[in-house]
Amino acid sequence: MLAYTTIQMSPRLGSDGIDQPVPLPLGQARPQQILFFAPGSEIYAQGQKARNIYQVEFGAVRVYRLLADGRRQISAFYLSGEVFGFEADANHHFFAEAITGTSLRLFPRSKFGDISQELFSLTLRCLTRAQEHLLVLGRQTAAERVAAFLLDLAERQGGLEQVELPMSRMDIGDYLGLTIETVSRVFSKLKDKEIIALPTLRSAEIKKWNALQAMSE
Amino acid sequence: MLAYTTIQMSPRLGSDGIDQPVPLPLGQARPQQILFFAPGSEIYAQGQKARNIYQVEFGAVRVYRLLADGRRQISAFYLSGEVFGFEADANHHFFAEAITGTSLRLFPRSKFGDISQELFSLTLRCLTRAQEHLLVLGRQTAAERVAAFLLDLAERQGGLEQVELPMSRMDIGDYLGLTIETVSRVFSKLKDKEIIALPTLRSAEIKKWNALQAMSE
DNA sequence: CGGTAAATTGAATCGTGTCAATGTAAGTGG
DNA sequence: CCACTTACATTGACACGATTCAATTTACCG
Repeated sequence: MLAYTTIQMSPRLGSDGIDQPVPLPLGQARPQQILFFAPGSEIYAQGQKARNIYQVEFGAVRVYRLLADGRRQISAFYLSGEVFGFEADANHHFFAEAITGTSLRLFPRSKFGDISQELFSLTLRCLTRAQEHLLVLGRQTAAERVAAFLLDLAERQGGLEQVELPMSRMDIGDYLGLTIETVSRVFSKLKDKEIIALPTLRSAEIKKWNALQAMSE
Repeated sequence: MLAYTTIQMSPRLGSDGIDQPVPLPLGQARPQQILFFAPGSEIYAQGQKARNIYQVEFGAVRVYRLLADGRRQISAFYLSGEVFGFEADANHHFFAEAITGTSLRLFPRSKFGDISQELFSLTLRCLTRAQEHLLVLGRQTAAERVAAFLLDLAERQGGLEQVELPMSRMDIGDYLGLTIETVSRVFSKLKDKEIIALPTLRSAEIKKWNALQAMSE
């Protein structure tokens, strides 16, 4: 986990699963406001003016694009502490929605006079993540994708056995380029092999880390 | 196409297909050196120290990752004028190779004291491209992927009918998450429908733009 | 030209998608 | 507190698109 002196991307979950206060990113920049978004509500839409960078205080966010016929690709999920909303020009190229009830810190783009090293670093990290995800979508099987997804989520939640899944099976499918049925089948197979347990629909327990890691590539 | 006062990403091909001089990016930064790479030669490897940002003077570059069993995902191709080599930390996370004989301008990272607006802008554009490609890999069919690929290449080469394909079918497959056979079959089908012509293995002519555009989504 | 690597084409297989039915958890009102 | 509703997830049977494996064919270069 990162030290306090650098940028905090990982969510900070207490042992009871309740979010801990999240450090501010972006140097001395102060958020203009904190906003709450109800489950399923829109944070921004494709084509809208991109006014802010966002940091998740608690909750979870999906960022996605749509094809004309309704096919959806989720490009990333964002959890507590993580930052999103970078855009190459004045407008958003994606949609962003709250998955669960979500509180966001807004950092107005207009306040970024000089690009800080921290903002740049966050952008590069976002780029690296997107490029890594290309490998998953382009070259991995359904089982490998799900395994990689669970390990990624686990790591971002502090490496605990218990992994929260704020998103639906449909969201997971649209992130991994799979249908809900395939996601569900892989989950069931992992459960049968006792690699994971599924205590509720929205959580998973990783029982055999090395088996998952071996699967994920 | 972009004005001269802003960053030049598009290749500048003359009507004879010969590269024109490419403007310098990155503000007043001057390249330390210009290097030539033979076809197939390595520009950098995963894990290596990331010392430079690169601009293609002429030629073409593939940037990719490998899975343990040899599966490869090309995350992007770079053509004349385009800039690559951004990394989130001190090391490269990908491999880069010259496809054809390629000349590169090297901009040492050590010389970037403050992050320039232009460097940031290039990074954001790279991010947006990666995110767009996620949609292709996650949610499009083989025919849609190839159509989108041809249109993208055509646009980056100035929107001419004649499109150069510096990369092999294998490269195209590894970029689109397909096998060479599938790529080849789609090419043949497009040729049969007279949507494209294939005068040589390494070039394509787009005959029916709207048909391709309709296919690509 | 002839040799070689790359690309194309064909046939069979496999993985994931599609469609349909069933199961399950959470929420509502009686 | 329980029936009822509704949305979501799981499971099964089948279809289809892409891969695999194999056989040609084509383009390129000495």
